[in-house]
Amino acid sequence: MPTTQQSHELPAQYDPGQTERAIYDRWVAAGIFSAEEKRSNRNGGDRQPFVIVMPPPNVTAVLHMGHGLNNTVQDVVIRWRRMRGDEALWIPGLDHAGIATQNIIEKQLAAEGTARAELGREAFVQRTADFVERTGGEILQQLKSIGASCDWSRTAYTLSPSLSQAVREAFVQLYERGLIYRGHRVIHWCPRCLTSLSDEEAQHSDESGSLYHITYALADASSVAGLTVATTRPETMLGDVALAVHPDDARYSGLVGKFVILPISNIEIPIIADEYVDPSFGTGVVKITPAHDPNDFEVGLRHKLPMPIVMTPEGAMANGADAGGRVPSHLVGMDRFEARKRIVRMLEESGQLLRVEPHQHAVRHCYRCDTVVEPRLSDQWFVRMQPLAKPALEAVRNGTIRILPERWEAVYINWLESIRDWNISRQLWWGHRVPVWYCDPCGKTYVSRTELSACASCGRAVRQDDDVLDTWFSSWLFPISTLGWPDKSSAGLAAFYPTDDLITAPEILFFWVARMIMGGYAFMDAPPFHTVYLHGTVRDTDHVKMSKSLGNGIDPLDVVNTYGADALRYTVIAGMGMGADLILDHRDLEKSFAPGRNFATKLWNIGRFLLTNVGAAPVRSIDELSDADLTLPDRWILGKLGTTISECDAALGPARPSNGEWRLEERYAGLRLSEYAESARRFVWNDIADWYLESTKGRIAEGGDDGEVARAVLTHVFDNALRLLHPIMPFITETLWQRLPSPLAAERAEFLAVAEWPTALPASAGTLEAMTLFDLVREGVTALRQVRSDYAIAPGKSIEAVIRSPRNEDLFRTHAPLIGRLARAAVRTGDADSAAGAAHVLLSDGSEMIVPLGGLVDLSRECGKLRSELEQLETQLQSLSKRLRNEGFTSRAPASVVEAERKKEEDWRRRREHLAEKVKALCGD
RNA sequence: GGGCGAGUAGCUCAGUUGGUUAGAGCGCCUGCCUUACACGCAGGAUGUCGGGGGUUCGAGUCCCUCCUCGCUCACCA
Repeated sequence: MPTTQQSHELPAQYDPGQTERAIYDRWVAAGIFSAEEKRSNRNGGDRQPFVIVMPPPNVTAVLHMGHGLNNTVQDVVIRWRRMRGDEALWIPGLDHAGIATQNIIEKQLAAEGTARAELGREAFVQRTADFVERTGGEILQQLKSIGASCDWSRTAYTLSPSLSQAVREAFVQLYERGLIYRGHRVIHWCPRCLTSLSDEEAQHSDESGSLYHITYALADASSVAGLTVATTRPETMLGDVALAVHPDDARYSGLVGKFVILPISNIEIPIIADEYVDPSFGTGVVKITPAHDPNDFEVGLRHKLPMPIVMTPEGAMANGADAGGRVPSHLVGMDRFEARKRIVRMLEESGQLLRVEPHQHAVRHCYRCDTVVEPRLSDQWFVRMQPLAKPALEAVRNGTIRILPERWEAVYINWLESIRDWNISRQLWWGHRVPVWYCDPCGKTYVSRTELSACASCGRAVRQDDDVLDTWFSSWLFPISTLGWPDKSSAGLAAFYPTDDLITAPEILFFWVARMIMGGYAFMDAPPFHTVYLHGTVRDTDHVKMSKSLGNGIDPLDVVNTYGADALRYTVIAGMGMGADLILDHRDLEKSFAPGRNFATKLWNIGRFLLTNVGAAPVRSIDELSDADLTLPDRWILGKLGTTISECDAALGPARPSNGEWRLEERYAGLRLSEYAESARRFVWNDIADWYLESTKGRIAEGGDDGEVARAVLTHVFDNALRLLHPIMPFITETLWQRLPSPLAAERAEFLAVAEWPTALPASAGTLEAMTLFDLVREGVTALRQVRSDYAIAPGKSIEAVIRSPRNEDLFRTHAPLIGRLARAAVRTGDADSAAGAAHVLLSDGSEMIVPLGGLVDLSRECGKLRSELEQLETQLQSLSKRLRNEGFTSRAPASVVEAERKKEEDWRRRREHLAEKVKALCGD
């Protein structure tokens, strides 16, 4: 019965802005997002830990839609596990993002007419830290506003003292194990950022350039006029120290050991033989520029060639180390691309430019500023990767770690198999300083956990390495450093390491994910997580990746403010298939987020119906109701609830491997969040709202015992629906759940966020039957509605209908009032003499018509089809069973085949039972 | 160039080991302000499942081939 309590009235319109903030604060105040070490069953507690470490957003800027997606996915998973009773821990964090952040501040300084050199290192770092403090704070607020249920007491920052200590410890340990070394070689150099880059940070993109064919004249008079080489980078020729040919190349065998004259520089360089040269490509002659090309560097090493550097760090031509006077004065100081043009012109004039042809090739660019990277000889620190990669490779191969979607596992394995050493030193100011000190006078090098000031052998002052570490050198420790490493006996590591899921975008699979796995094994002898879930990228309707700089971005806060966090979350989860990109229209937020907004409104209105019609008075517990109390719609919706719970559970999947390693049958199951969202949505909208709720209106209005049953069942199924939806739409579900007239109000959890996840009860035969029968009722209603629509019967006009059904006369007679209500018709059941179904509709003006009712009433045909299907299945099953009983088959066929056949048999049996059940319910035999 | 993936309704995508009539959301058409909801309700239309070939009683699903996109890696100057 409707309640008189005004406190339970809901406003007609859901206003997320008014409710979300307040609910979030209450959750935090209640401490439900905080995980405790002592509750973990690895640490004496009674709960299974479930841990997610957040990919720490870069502090360069506030969050964009990609972060919205990433953090929503993580929050859905962590809230699901929290409701399942796990000790759920989601560790939030921020990444100092070395090179990216430094770029931002440099741009600011440039706009102010100054530069970092003028500011000095200390002031620059301070200024950057101030910037980071502001942005970082804003990012954390944004995460809260989308509902992220992180344990904020553990918020980590890669440049914090404790994480910095972990970084230093990792460096020293690897150095002591011989896995970090100082190398002199050609690395990728960004002439704009003025730092070296790792292979991953120098990203290929295809460009159309030119291939210049240049003739080098022989130094001595010879039968051959000269040798022709092809290059895409003529400016580097000033650093040439040799021409190389393949040792077996008959064309040039007589020339090896002779000299050519390097054009422009006019110096003699030798012709050498090296297997590196591919005689079938081009002219089979390669110019060797050891200081500006990694391959040429290797050749240079083999042949003990000089390695002249002909460019400044900024990419201007110059006579650097070993260059002598190779670069003529009129080229010195000229930018590399300008010099390229100039040199080409000079060669043209001297007749040494044979020809120029267009050339498609991949050019590496700096991943932060997109400047063309220049290979450059320099001293850097490297991590020896092969030993680290070995266990990381094995982990994915043997199923200790799975990567979803599955196809990324091959990409991961492919990359690790051919991994090269990792350049970790950066010539930047923003980051962890390399923990190495040099004593210049006595030439000693110290790698140290603690700050050093004096040389241990001579006592004089030492200087620390100027470089900082690659920002990913701190990120790769994140799962361990946030839990207490290097203190291996910390409570955090004991309770929560290894963690469970790592949820991120594929872009950082190599940068971060693979290295974390290596780091986990290197420092903890254990994988950091068992599941890597790679979700798609947020793109606009033209499939262009959203970004602020392209102007096609969406600010998640705009969405939260306009439509609510739940609308954002639902839209994102529902629209994202496994590993598929999420397409949103930045020009039309209304259209993009309508699915979530509309569904939230639907939930709200169901809530309003409940609170006004069911009221606030306690309802009977579902357990108190006996089978006899329940009407057909009751049993139907309870059955639907059961299948929905099962569907949601199946879509979410196993949370962890059942036995340490993923078994094949569970390995790629679960985390199908869009399927989970769709199941829950269908239940709420298409089952509860469209049918069940409508069916209860009359009963509730009438009151009495049956009214009480309807109140109880409706409340029960909606309560469960809110539980299922809470991980996706935490705010609105919490708001509504708090006001539900639950039977267990006194005993239940204070918050839906920590309420129990629903359990699917096994469907009884009665439930199954109810579901089939109610489907018939629904079909009857649909058929009558169709009549109304097809014959354009005005909505106000009532019609009379007679439903004839040979088999289910009782069913339709019993539910005639309900069918009538839902179809706005006066319904009675007719004579059972006709096998063909029909609605005999009488219009109020006296005319009448007989309308066939499609598949519903033509039971003979329907049953015939079902029976023949059943028969066929029966035959197939018999032959299959016979085959399986045949020893000749079971002993000779491969075990896997036999097993597959057994499984098939089981499936078919189940299908047969299902079908038989249906035939029985429908056809009555 | 190596490796991988995708092509299903106008759009974005589901479709589990081959098996009833290929689904959903959005969009579209028609009629409705029906006492929770027009951010809604009811009804409706729409697919050579990229092309071709094959295996099978049966193919969107398996095999071959071609076409078109995408991802990822890469030292062919």
